[in-house]
Amino acid sequence: MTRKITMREIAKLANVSQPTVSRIINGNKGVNEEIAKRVLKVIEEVGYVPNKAAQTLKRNQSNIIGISVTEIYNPYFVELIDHLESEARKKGYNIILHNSKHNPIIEWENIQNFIARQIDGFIIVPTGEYNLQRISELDIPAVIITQNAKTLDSVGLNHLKAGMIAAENFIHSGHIKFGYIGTSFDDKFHGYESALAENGFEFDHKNYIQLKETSKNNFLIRRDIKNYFQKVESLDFTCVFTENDIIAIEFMRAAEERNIRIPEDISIIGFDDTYLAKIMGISSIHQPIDEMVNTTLEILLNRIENEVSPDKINIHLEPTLIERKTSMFRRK
Amino acid sequence: MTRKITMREIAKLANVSQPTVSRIINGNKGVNEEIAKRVLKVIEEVGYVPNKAAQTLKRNQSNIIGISVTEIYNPYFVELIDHLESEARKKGYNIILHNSKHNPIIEWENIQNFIARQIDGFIIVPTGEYNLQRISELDIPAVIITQNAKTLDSVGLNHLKAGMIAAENFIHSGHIKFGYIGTSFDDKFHGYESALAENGFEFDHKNYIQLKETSKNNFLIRRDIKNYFQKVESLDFTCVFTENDIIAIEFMRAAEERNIRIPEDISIIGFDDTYLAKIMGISSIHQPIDEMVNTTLEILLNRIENEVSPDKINIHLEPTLIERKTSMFRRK
DNA sequence: CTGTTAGCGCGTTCAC
DNA sequence: GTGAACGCGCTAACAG
Repeated sequence: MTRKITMREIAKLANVSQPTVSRIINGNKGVNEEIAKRVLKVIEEVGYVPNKAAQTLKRNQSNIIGISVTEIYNPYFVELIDHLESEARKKGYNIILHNSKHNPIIEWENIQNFIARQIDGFIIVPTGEYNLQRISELDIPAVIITQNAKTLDSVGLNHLKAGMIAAENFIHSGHIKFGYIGTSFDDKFHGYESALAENGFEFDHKNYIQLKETSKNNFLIRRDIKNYFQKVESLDFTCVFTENDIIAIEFMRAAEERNIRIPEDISIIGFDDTYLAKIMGISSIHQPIDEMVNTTLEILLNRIENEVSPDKINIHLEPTLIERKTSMFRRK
Repeated sequence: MTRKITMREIAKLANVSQPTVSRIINGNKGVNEEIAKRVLKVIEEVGYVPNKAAQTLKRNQSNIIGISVTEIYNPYFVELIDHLESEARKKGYNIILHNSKHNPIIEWENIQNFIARQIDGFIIVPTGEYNLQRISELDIPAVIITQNAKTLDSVGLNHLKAGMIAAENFIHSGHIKFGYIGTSFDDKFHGYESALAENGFEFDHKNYIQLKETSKNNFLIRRDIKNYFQKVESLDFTCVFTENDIIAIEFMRAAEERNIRIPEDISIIGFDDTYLAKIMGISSIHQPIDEMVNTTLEILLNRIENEVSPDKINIHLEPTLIERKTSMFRRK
């Protein structure tokens, strides 16, 4: 492995000093055009590429953004990552991606590694509350994405509203018995429940299909749903809102095996509006990914590049319902 | 933003010299235990993390591996990335992920950036032949994954065999008219075609549904399939092998709209055995991802860490068929 | 407009 | 066993 070429060697080849090469590369004005051309030619010829580790050390700035997500098997996060990488790249930043696997300990390791790598800031889909306090004490720009938190900058969705939209859609379609599938009693569920209440319906908790794990593993989801089916014998709801699209699909599959027709017997609304929902024709609550990504990066880069007010920024984006086949059925 | 703490400051706080701190952190023997404890305590207290940019500069080694993939909307690549990140992490390496979006120009930019970031080596799902020559002249360890190339180390699949397996399965199920859906006439197709020929069947090229784009965009796939349906009026095959699982799903969806029953009217075998295939009950050719990732990393790390023979290593892994509902139908 | 000098944070001699 | 001195490749301050 031959050693990598340095700026000093470029300088020697072009008969100039090394700082002159630096000035040319960084587009600093006040360099003789002839010399600049000569140097750029040499750079081109030998395929020289500046060492960003050295730049990082010197500039005290890496142009790297860390991203930690809780999983990547949910296509929603894939889309998020893809947009983040594209947008960050446009603004001159690279991404270091880490997966916390829903584990706060790994999450903290990820953050330590971000710091070691001199990232300029990071974006995180948190595993929970566990590390938020430590993060806010870190003195490094950080933005939470997909969720909200008061002690940190965050760009999330109005999850309460999302639940309400689902509930209202079901009500308008004439449903009177409602189901829910998820892992926790979060805002999405509370919005669902409260919108039902406001319209004079009570959510019956026996119609909450409680999952043990989140979408990490389809088989666990399916198993939990099947267990529920066996336990209750017959379902006491005609519509169901699910915590994400993967769960919606698994419910569809399980229902199919029981000869339950979708949407005639049971209507479904999923969450995230991933391409899974598009492929399968599942109605789903859409999160505005573009807006979420752009807003998040804007906040982060502002924190990085400017002195900004210390007040935390918390953005709640608006969900919308994308109607597809699984909820296109009107009960009389 | 308070400045980051350095080794020198740790040294001062612990009343030792900076090199001593360095020795302790790097586990170099020959340091007084008392002092080591004292220093580690200080490190712990102030939350000091060594600056990897400086380490990279000094050691001429970053412990970063670059990964460039052509897309991430195919879950197969997501799985690949996830495994690569996990395994690399276990061995002390971080990942910088780039998406070439099937564009050789972006691919080359990605590689330039890898070099600038001082990656120790990189792994690439190439966009095609375009950059392979330049990569092999690069003097940086690189391994191609999912495909094979003679001029570079590579870990791919025996795609010929994959096509043959699909063909043989269809033949054994009594099919005599065969379809294929894909973007190109690659080894997978050639294996399919040749296995048919060996068994006395000829692949009729009008049964090749040619797609313009690859799985980047489901809508384009669906559009191409629908166009084909309109063009031919009725399908002249009873089984079809698809270039990947996404295409298989889109075919299923399009078939459904035409009231074509799967697998009674048409059997399907997909490719990649992603969770999409699992969810949808689609038979699919499985690629051994674990083995692929482990082998790739092993080769790459060997190139990075040892002096190894300059002979290129080309591994062809064996595909296997995972049978699910879409091919579980025997024609008489 | 260009070159000389210094130093970012770390690891590695080499004396002591 | 420990510290002083140096340099990795680069940018920035200052001279000329």
